[in-house]
Amino acid sequence: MPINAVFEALAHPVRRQVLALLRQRPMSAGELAGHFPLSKPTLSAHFAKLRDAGLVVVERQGTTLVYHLNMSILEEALSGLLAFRERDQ
Amino acid sequence: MPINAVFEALAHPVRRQVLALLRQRPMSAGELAGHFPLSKPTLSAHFAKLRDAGLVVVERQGTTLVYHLNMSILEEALSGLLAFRERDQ
DNA sequence: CTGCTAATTAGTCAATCTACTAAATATCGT
DNA sequence: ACGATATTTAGTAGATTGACTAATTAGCAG
Repeated sequence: MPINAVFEALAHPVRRQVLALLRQRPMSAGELAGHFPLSKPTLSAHFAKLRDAGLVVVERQGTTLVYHLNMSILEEALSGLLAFRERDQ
Repeated sequence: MPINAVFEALAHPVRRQVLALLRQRPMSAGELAGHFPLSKPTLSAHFAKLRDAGLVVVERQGTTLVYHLNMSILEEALSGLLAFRERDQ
């Protein structure tokens, strides 16, 4: 899970808002999409970036996909930034 | 200083590496540029994004411009992310 | 298996990003 | 004022992003 993907995922306000919503509780793609004035395919692409970064994990429940926040990846990126390890930056 | 500019500035590995270098000590644009296989104008554009985000401040010393890390802005963004304030993110 | 709902994938387009080279600006020393 | 050095600004090209609509896939109910 390259750390670069995490920072790129965090670079868009919609994706940060998705993370904020998921912090309250897991939500389906449709429920999340209802919080934004954007089409579902557009949101789906945002979800994909968050998934690729490992910031969220997805679980299928019948026909709906439920997204969960993965705090550990976020904390990893934050600690990397705080410590400014030379490793990857 | 919109928080969004901070996250966008952090989204590029070269800019994160610049911050890591400045964490050691302030450096001139030229010295920073020497650490990357990129043209000076390209680095100058990266510096501009870091400046716009408030992550670095610049001080002129004769003919050279010396960049300093501005940790407080970085910590502000991090704490916002850790706390996940609904405010902006 | 047909139809219905949930969500993603495909395809497109305008805008932004990142790199480059060439030109301009700023400061210092003579 | 001139020339040298440090850095940015201007202009350009190719790649990526973020939005949309239309089409596809996945699962469930009858």
